[in-house]
Amino acid sequence: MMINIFEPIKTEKNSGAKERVLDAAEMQFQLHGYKAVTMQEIAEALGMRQASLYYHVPQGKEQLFVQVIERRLARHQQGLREAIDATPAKLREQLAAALTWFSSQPPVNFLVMMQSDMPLLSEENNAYLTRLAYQATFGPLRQLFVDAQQRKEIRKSDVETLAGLMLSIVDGMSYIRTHQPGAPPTAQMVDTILSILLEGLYPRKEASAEF
Amino acid sequence: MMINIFEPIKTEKNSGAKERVLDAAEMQFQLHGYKAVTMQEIAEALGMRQASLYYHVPQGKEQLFVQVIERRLARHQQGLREAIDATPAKLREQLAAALTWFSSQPPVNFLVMMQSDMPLLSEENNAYLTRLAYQATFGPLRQLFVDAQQRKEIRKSDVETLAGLMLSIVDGMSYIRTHQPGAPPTAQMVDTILSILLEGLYPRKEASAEF
DNA sequence: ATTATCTATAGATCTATAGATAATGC
DNA sequence: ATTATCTATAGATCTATAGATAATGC
Repeated sequence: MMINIFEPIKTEKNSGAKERVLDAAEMQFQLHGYKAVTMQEIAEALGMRQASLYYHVPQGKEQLFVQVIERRLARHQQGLREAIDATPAKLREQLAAALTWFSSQPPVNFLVMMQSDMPLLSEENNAYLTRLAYQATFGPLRQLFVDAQQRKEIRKSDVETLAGLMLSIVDGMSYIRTHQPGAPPTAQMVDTILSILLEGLYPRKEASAEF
Repeated sequence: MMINIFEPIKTEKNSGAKERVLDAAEMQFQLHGYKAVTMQEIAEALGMRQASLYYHVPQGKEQLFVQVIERRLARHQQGLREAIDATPAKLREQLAAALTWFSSQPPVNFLVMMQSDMPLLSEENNAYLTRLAYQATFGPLRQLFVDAQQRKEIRKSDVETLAGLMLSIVDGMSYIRTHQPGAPPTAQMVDTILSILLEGLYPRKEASAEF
């Protein structure tokens, strides 16, 4: 009997069921953090019983969290790269592209994840996800500053501090976006922030007299 | 019989026992967040049994957290005011004083607190602590920018965005301070960040040729 | 009598497993 | 036979309360 190797086997792997589980879990983890979310709540969001979740994630809650974060970080790595690649090699436009990308996604909540969630995982998972997070977010941002400095577009500065500053800003923007109804639209906020970061808060020399 | 009203009554109120409980709780909550910390762990840090904690905090864990945060925010409100009052009315020096103050204290972890811890509290406590947090941290920073703008020291900008940006930076600095062993000393980091924030990342006009 | 602890435990909640049940596809 | 659910429950953990015990100060 011939096996049609081009016909994908209909298993959970590609039926989308696992994706739906990850989606629901991601939403809950993002809203309330790893510890506060129960398997019960994730199951409820999926319209199934708590025990049924274990059919999709036999390794349990911690591994579910790891998979959610893996997927999210992979999205960020790719999304960031694409956003940056589609932009001319000018720091301001690249940073705008990066911030706009982050704003288009569910909040990373980098600080919450690193400080509240990760310490509850096994040493291995913690180290693994920390490395992934660095690779997917901090690394690419850092590189933008390295390149800009090489192009002499910016003055000499500590690129690690700058990349960290950007991630703080990403977190802060997410917070404002979800908690302040009257906040300015994303594009305007990105513009304001980059203008400050690049040109500074002080009045520009070429503008009207200072005092 | 005469009662000596000048002799303070030796109750828990001033024996320091309550303060020691709050100290231990503050440390644990700061390290692991509200939900992840158990009364057991706080008691252990104090060398007592879990149930004994309830003698000092009859209202339970949530109220203990509220008192910890109340105390911490009161410290920040006063510390910030004193730091700012002791500084000439120049934005850069005032911001440096504020950042230095925050760096001298255990991390606020503003974002973690607002996003992970607060939603687990009652609606009342959440609203109450949110208001306190605004009053103690966001408000004073915002005012610095309002004043600087009035003095025409900085160009026209959204003071809410700026205050939020500062708090993001405070959180980010705390993170680096606790997780990156090789980070530059606080004073240098404050200087770097304020230099960027105020003068911008682009090379200054009066410096050497740009390209 | 007051203050500060203790032991014991009820009651709630959460993760994870065992094993039954039903539907679908060969 | 495989896939995907279900019910039931064991075992762990956590908050909070009841009531005993011990030390201190009047």
